[in-house]
Amino acid sequence: MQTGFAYTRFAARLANISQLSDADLELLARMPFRIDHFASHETILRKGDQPDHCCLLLQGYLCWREAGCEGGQITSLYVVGDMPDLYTVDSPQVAASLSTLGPVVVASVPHLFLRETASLSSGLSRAFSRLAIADAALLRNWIINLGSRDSLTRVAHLVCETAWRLRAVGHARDDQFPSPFTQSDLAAACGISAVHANRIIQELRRRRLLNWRSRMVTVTDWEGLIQLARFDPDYLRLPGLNGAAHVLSSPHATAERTAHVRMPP
Amino acid sequence: MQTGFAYTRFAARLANISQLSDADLELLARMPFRIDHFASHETILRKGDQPDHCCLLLQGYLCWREAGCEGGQITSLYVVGDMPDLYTVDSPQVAASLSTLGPVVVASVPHLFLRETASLSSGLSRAFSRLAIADAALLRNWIINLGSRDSLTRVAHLVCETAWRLRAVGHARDDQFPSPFTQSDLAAACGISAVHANRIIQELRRRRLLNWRSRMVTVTDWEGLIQLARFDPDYLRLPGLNGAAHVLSSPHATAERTAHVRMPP
DNA sequence: CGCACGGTTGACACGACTCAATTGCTGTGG
DNA sequence: CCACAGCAATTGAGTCGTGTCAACCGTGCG
Repeated sequence: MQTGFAYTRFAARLANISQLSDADLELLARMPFRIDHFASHETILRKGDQPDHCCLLLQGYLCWREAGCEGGQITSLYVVGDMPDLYTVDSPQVAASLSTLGPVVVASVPHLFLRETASLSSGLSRAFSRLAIADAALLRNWIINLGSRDSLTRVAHLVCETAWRLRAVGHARDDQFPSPFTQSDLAAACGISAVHANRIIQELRRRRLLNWRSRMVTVTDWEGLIQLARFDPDYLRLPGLNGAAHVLSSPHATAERTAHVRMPP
Repeated sequence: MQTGFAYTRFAARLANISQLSDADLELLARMPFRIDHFASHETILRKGDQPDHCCLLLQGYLCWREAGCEGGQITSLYVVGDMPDLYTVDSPQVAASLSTLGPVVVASVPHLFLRETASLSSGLSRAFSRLAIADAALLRNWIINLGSRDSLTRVAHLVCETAWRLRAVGHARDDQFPSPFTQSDLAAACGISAVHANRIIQELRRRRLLNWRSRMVTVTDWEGLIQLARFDPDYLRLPGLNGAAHVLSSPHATAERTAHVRMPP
């Protein structure tokens, strides 16, 4: 299972958003890759690079950020199973920095393999397209977050989104998960100052919505948080939207949540 | 030429970002379409729709915006030659509103045609992918705008981006072009209040950078505007980056501009 | 003619930024 | 085992950017 680990993660992510045939899975199982480790706040790709492989995230968090490091606006966040630079297959020129938030393990997959599988299987080709589309949906949501919410709701919304995505890949237990962000990173993600990010977190604590201690986020009041953020997981297009019940652990939480979260008519 | 108009626009946009063979152009020339007209501030697609065709923008401006209309955050802007809903070919479910800004003419192109041409020509398939990638690059830039610039620079940057994209399709003469936005729309695009948008425009006028009168923007000081916005057209991936000289009309402007705009080393 | 919409103005409140200093934590080497 | 370095988190005070409210103007269209 050790060698199949990368394949498993990727196949699971793809199956999340598109039907895969057995033949598709067999193709994916032959995926060649190399394992790489990175420390916290390292830069994997920089502006101008033209990589010939993609990064499949196996452990930790990655983000695209403007400029080199520290402080540059973060434009998107990736969790285990994601492939942040999938687009480089079709357009290798990189226009920002792909950086780690905390320690990270990635599988490097050659462009060649991805191009060939896409040309061999229309199912996989469509799955790749949908991965890109899902990515764009996240970007639009990030824009809405920055453009139309105050900082408290921005942070709350980001916490909700992260929790949902982690749960979808089975990486958030009960009501807690490892935070992708240091407070400065959170600030860079939400377009606020680091000092203000701190005060926002304190306010969330004060309202007894969550705890955020030493890189671990513990949500103590899901309904409150979701309501504050007006979080609607619809845009994530994750399986378990209709079956969202099994995503959240505590039954009473899910019952209350479906009551609060407005689904489109 | 009248019937070929839609085809021409689309082919030009695709050729902008990807090499097209003669066979590809012939395929595109057979593109079936229907012409539709819309008034200002109409909604073409709403959340939940599942269209079976795409909109090729022939005249005017379109945008994706959260919520129904008026006031909802604008997440992206489209100019002549763009196809804002190309992604619905692979994932028909729509998650926001596609709205007009001012009067609009679109050509509706069936998904079926786009799917078939993509499967027949790998060149066109790649061109479509790159269109999506270019779109994502715009979204990331929009995020940077909202997250890391103050409102004055936000507006300035948006004006620069719009002007560049219009020039790339030959729709901005000299130093003026029709504004996509009413002041309220500008506010919705930049994540500020309508009142503040007004004051920002006045400030840009006061600094003698541009005029913004009755839906027409006239830039009076390109260098100043570009410098204020720290605008770097790199991310647009438009032809005429290296050959940017012929994009701007007045020679002295281009000379100064290349001196001010920092190109990556 | 009058309504409606887009643009304009002023006063005021508040959210968020900055600067600067302090505390707490974690890991490393003496 | 302790001392220290370095980074992350925290705090307070003062400033400034933006939002809100409410009213007013101008113009195009029915």
